Amino acid sequence: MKKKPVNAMEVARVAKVSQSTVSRVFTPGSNVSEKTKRKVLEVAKELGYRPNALARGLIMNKTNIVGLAMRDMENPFYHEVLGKFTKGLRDKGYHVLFVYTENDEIQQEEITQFLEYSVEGVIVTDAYLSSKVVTQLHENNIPVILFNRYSKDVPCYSVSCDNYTAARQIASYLYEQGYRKMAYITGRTNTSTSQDRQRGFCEFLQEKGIEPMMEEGDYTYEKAYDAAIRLLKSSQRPDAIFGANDITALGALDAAEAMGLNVPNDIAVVGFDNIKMASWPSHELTTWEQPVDEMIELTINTLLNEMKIEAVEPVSKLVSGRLIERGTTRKKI
Amino acid sequence: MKKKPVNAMEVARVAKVSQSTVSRVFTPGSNVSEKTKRKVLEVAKELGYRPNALARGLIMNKTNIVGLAMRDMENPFYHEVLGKFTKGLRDKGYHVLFVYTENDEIQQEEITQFLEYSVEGVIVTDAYLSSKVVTQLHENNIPVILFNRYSKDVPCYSVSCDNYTAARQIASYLYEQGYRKMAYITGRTNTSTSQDRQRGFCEFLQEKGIEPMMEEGDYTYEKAYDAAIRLLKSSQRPDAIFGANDITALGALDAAEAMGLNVPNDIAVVGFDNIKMASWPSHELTTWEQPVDEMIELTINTLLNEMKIEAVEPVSKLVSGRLIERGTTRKKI
DNA sequence: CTGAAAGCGCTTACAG
DNA sequence: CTGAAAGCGCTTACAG
Repeated sequence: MKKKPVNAMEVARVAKVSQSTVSRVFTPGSNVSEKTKRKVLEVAKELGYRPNALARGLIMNKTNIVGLAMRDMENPFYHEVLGKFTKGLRDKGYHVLFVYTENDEIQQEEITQFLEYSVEGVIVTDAYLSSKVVTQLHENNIPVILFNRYSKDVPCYSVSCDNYTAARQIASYLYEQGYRKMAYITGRTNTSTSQDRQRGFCEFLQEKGIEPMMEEGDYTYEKAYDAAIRLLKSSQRPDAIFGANDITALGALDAAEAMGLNVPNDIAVVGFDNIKMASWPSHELTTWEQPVDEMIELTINTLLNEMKIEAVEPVSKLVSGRLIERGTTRKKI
Repeated sequence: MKKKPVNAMEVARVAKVSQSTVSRVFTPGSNVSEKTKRKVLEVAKELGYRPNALARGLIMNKTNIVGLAMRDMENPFYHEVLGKFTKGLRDKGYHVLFVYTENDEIQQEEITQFLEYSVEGVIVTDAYLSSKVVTQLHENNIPVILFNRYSKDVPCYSVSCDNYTAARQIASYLYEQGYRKMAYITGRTNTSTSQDRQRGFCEFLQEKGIEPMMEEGDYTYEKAYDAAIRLLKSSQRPDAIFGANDITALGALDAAEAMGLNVPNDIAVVGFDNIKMASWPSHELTTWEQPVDEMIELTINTLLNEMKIEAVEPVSKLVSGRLIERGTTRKKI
């Protein structure tokens, strides 16, 4: 036998006012006399009344729920991201309906869930949306934003690091330090993030007449470790490895050590993200810092803005970040 | 101008049936003829109709939402936990309203949020609840369960590892390997988790006539690193360190290395959790594996069971886990 | 400033 | 098997 929570009607009865008045007391900006308000609040507190957000959402057509879909993540970067999204959204009065997806592309099922619960917006992190799903969301007038991904085929807002430029700068930095035989270990190759980092890195080097080596990874430590072993065993061993993210770089770092190489003397390693672990004394990983706070804020603001205004041509927004120089790189003499 | 989603009424009009019938089509187990059902589903699909979960929740007094509160986490263990909870709950038809808390104790505000959205149950991870909040939830007949914590003062279901026994076994293992000067680096000392691990560890050793050393940590790498440095610089340097979790142990590991000590020859290190990083070649950390899947499943099942039945005396459920022996410990000759 | 009434989108006895 | 009607807990014109 579930005890039912008290509703506005009961409060009204006890406080000897109408239910409308009770509602007004809990609606900021409504016209209620101080006296009535006090009385109602007192009764409400006594009875343990709390407005039902679902009923309110239903009538106001405003649920204050945002759907957050995140890909299966072993990358600590995204944990940080999740935390900051949750906090940032709460500060704006929104709640988070959370979904964890196992595929590169958000599935219909997950979006259906969001739709049924009338989320006001959707944030997708570290994953893609099919154009079908995006269309469906647009038809329902639900704004979507991609975090750390973008897609040329699917018109959709997005916020990410300027990976192309950042990777160019990393290449440039390594070049200036005197490294000449560079390699890139990719992330999942179907992600714009890894593609852009690859493109920026390679283009810069090619302009300098260097043909970078390449091995495929998938953002995980294990794959990166194996990829690095392959690179380091090859006849033309690279003198610098750029990993698609910090986890990748850490895999490469350990592979180098396992092969008895000295970092940074025999080989330099650079990552991307600047997760906390990168600064641990045992790693001291040179990496690119993504300005997470800025990215989160931009994402939330863009989404909230979309929620208010008419559909505008979606834009991809980019932020910069900066190189963090640590012990896995150094000037070659 | 927000386009409103189509509702059951519209579908009914187009399909030339009553709105009740449309509702029945979308209510499993309702009596509808095959023919009507087909027609309605067809129209629904055409119009892009999807039942409104909020309205349904309101009338049925069943929202299918579970509130999940998690403490600010830099521990990858909890990311894994979050993912598995989300998936596990989805498999049972529940959705996750996610809240991130920054305090050791879940705040009133977060619970209010859950209450307003009529969650059917609350899972609290890596944090506590005040007895006031628990009472409030009980009054509203919302079951709560603590994951990886328990509290003697506040009557509340909980699921955690049998930390006491596990820590005893770790102590016993180290003892058998020949270590004699052991130290424990704590987690946040107000957590039952750290307390139990400490108690189990110390009690076993004291029975063997060994007085363990102790330094305070807070589950973070940085604090553990500093704590380990203090231990290793002390006149009676320990020959084995047990860290309250893997991150703590990794901090100790790096501290030992920074001091030029050899692991495991000069000093052994043991962690707790068996996070993925523990198995990385650069760490090879001996640790205790928590049976995460089992814990998650038990938590979800216990919660769902609570949701159905009358209030029973809350119980603390414990699971075991096992020691994973790796390179940071070895038999002393 | 306040109340009576309509309505948000649904489910579910009730009657046929 | 199906429809008309009541009701979940709220907000908000409308009238006073």
